[in-house]
Amino acid sequence: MKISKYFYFTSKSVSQEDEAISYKLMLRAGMLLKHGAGLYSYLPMAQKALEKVKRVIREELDRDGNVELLMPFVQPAALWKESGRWEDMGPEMARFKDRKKNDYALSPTHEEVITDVFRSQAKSYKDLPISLYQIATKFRDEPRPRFGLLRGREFIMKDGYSFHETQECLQKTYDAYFKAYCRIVERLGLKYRVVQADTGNMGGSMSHEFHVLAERGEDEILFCDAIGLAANAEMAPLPKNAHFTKSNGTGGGVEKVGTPGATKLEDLERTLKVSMVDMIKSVAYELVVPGVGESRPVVVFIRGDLPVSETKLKKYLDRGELRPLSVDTAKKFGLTLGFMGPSNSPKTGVIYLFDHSLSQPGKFWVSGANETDFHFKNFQEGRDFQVHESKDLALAKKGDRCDETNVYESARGIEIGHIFQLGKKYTEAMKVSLHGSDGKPMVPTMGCYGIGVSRLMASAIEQNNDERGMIWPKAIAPYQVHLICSNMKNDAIRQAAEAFYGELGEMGFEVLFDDRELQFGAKITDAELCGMPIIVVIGNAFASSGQFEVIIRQGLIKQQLGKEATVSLLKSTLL
RNA sequence: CGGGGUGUAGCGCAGCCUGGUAGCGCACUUGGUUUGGGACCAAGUUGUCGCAGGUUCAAAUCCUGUCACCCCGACCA
Repeated sequence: MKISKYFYFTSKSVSQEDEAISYKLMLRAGMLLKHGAGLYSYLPMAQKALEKVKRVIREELDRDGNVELLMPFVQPAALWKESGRWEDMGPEMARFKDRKKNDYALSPTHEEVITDVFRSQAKSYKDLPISLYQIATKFRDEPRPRFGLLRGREFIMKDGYSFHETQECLQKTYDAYFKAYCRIVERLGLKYRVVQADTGNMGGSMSHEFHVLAERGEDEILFCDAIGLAANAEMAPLPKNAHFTKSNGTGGGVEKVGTPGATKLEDLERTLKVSMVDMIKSVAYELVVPGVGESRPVVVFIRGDLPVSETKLKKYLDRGELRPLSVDTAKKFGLTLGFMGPSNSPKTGVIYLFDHSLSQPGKFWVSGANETDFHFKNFQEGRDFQVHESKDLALAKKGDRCDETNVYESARGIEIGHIFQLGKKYTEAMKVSLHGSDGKPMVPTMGCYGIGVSRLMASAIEQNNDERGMIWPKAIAPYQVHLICSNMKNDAIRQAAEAFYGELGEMGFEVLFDDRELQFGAKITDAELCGMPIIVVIGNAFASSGQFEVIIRQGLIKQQLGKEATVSLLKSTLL
């Protein structure tokens, strides 16, 4: 491609508002245009890279016998009502009515549609297993889109779905997908980690997330290589005794103390001279279940200094959304905000949960007395309150114990892939029924598998860049070679560059040829910004000694080579 | 959803406090000189100052409303 005929506009400066490196670089390199929050045009250079990402994905999936199809972006609400998710999905699913006042959604995901596709075609257990996938646009009305392509509202995703007769068969496909995702990320040359994950509102049991490691990634990953455990920080399991601490030893009987206005733990720390480690914190939420009128308070009791993982908490609650507890609801259920604590006479209708950290018989705590302006001292588990079935509810952090002898380490990542075993959530809800081998009806079990295509492209840049610009992995670089003619007005140089451009094309290389009448400085700056794996300059060195200047973008390693040597370097590096 | 901020040329911004006919840099067009790390000279082009209403002789500027976008938060009851 000759740049003089391309649609390619770089800029020196972009707004400093957004922080993601990948986003700024793509804007400067003229790859992306933002039209609104989380809505982008992929300009030609970005489109080339996207197509290459898709190609890698297709090759690895097709190899395993996964079959590609394409489903609609606009989906009838009827399907979502069948699965029950029309109510469950919340405002991130964009909904609208057509001219006949029927409800539709812009697809955030395709479980319902694929299930409809499957049940309309497959008739018998003999049609199993089958694994279908598509590469398509999704829309999720994120509460806060940011970081360019890393969290857009409209984005490109590869989503795959598989159907099976047995759990064993599902496991096989799941394992194959696991390996395929590893191959895909490895082909892109990216550093990554696979972690145990939450299934969220997708339903199902087993789930893994694939994270591309990046310093500014949105997700925190906790891992321990010694025991082979890695998890999203929200989910990272903590052993029961992870947060046990010695009692502060004051001892004695329970004592009720006046603590006027001390609704915050910091107040108590000051007035009672007690560490948060020795306090019981009550974190209160309101559980709102769609379709059910009244919400219920949820109260979590946990050691004072520990944060609650809402992700873990949600796992213990059937369904619904968590919100901060409103004053009105607290009053209605008789909860004394700011002075709550475990009690042997719980309020009716309130869901109480205890974190493992409180399951320490004998330890003396400071706790709310369930009476405004009063707390208990020397409050003892087993004597003054009972912990019924403590749960793992604390948000784990770096340095927390992950078993008896090891502790978690931490890394940051960008979630680019997620695989789930869904089970029969959708096939049952949507009444999928096949003829089984015994002649009776059978309901298949499902898996689902996603990779963010546009996010993966941005992640590659997020992980690979330097002060000069982006550095494309060769598997997805928009072009393999960036050829610069340093001076278009010098006939010898220009002719040599044009000839070499033609020859490289015939050899099958994808070449971006900078044939603009610009100064050398502008051209080399653009080339470094756009980050193709190899930059070839035909200029002064050619004029004086017939040599090409070859620059490996990774590390900016420069060397002067004759034409033959240049070609063989390109072949050995790129093919 | 709560708090904060910003909307002025294609891009980045100043002007607003203290109302008086719209400015800077980059980019772009034309001509000339340049040609190895974002050149220089000269002459140009580009705006319903987010939108609506109000105050005023007069509004980018003051007031009200509204929309869009951005940032922080939505674990410590």
